[in-house]
Amino acid sequence: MALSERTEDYLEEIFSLEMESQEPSVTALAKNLHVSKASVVSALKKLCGEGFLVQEKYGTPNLTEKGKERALKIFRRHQHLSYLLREIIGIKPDVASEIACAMEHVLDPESEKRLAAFVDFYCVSMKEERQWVARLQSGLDNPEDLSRPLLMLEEGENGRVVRITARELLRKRLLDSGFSPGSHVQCINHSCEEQLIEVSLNGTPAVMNMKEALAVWVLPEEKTG
Amino acid sequence: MALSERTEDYLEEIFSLEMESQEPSVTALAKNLHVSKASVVSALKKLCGEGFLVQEKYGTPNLTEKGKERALKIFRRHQHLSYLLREIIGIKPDVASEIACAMEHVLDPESEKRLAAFVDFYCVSMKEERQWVARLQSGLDNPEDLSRPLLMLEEGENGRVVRITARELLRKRLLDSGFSPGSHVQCINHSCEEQLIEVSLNGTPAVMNMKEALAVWVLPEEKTG
DNA sequence: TAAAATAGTTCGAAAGACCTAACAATTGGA
DNA sequence: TCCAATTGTTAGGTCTTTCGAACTATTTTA
Repeated sequence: MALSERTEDYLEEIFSLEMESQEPSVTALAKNLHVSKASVVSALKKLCGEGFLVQEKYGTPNLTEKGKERALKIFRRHQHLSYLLREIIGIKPDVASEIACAMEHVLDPESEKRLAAFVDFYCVSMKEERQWVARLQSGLDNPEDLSRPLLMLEEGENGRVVRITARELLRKRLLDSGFSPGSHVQCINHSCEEQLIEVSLNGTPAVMNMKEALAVWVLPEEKTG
Repeated sequence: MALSERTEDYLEEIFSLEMESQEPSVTALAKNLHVSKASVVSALKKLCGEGFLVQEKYGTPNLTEKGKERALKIFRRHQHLSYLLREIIGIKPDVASEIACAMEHVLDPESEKRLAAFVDFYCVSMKEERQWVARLQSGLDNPEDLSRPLLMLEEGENGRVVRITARELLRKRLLDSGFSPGSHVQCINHSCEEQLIEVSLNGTPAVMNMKEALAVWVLPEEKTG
């Protein structure tokens, strides 16, 4: 259970690589986290020992269910923080990500909900900030926020769009295509090869790339049939 | 020069205590930072070794000029981050402070300027957020931000109010009293005993408590006479 | 003013994260 | 198929931060 902040970073990076359909190899992790391969190996050992990961000697690490769950939590916090710093405050992307990395480990669930609510309502309209306080408040009355990027839906999973964590052109494009809060989406197929995702948007087929699928946040619904 | 993040925390806490006219004793530091006294002593040794602090055996630690300068930078970042999280996003004060603590060490000067600009213009008016982007931009054209809380002015120092990092009642009270951006203030006298500060506001005498003096940020001007 | 309480210090030792260097396994050409 | 390059592992060591416990100095108070 107890995982040091640094070890959480390794877990998150493995998750990120998996999401991008890349192998979380020792070499890749060492490169992305700016540490030696030896350090990666020892972190991997710890993660295995705690049951977040399974790995055979010389084999590719694989997240367990427990590992995925934990990684998703960290990832979600990172995305929200990073978005806030980058797109709202205007901090440079790489710095924003670094700061988010430092913050994400101390963000408790309630604060994270507030942050998500802030991002939500900021995204909904930049013209209605006056109502922030009230809206933030109502945002917190929602049940637990289990949303995640569309990219993260399993094949067959479906849900409702809750927020778009993009701005300007990408944001406009997504909204124009019908990916607005409330829309119903279902993940049909992940094409790792071509880095594309087939979805159903309000019943109509559509195809998105990874970047788009990462900016559309979905609250999954129970599968029906 | 190179100071670990954790050691910066000790430095910041010493500075904070001094600002509140409290002795930065080993015991107080240990309590506030949730570490043993032994840890405090070794951190103090490091700070002395690096020239941020002077201290005789069994004597009270005293920040050097170098120490004060460095501590102010950290303190400033902490205040801005903490304000953003607490007052704009609505995160609980203690959590906000903790998160700010984790962030402050990775916030580079340019990002910090953006953050200060964001806080500035957010504070100026909650009704004009539509113009944020442009205003943030122009905010960055300003020369280096050297502002600090009024509380931190030396006796005799003077400058212009640049921002109020308070909201609601306290904010209204300060603005109503004339502490608005552009006003001229001078620090007349620090009364540590009564925790009050005498100032001159646009030439008129006024008295403020610590909390108020911490929320009024001033850009110091050259002393004239 | 002497004893008791408080404050500050020193001394190992442990935990964590990191590194380099040497070594082992695997993979991909030629 | 075998050699070379790549990839993963291990061993041994450093550095930093922390702690508990024993100790010393200072301050309070009875």
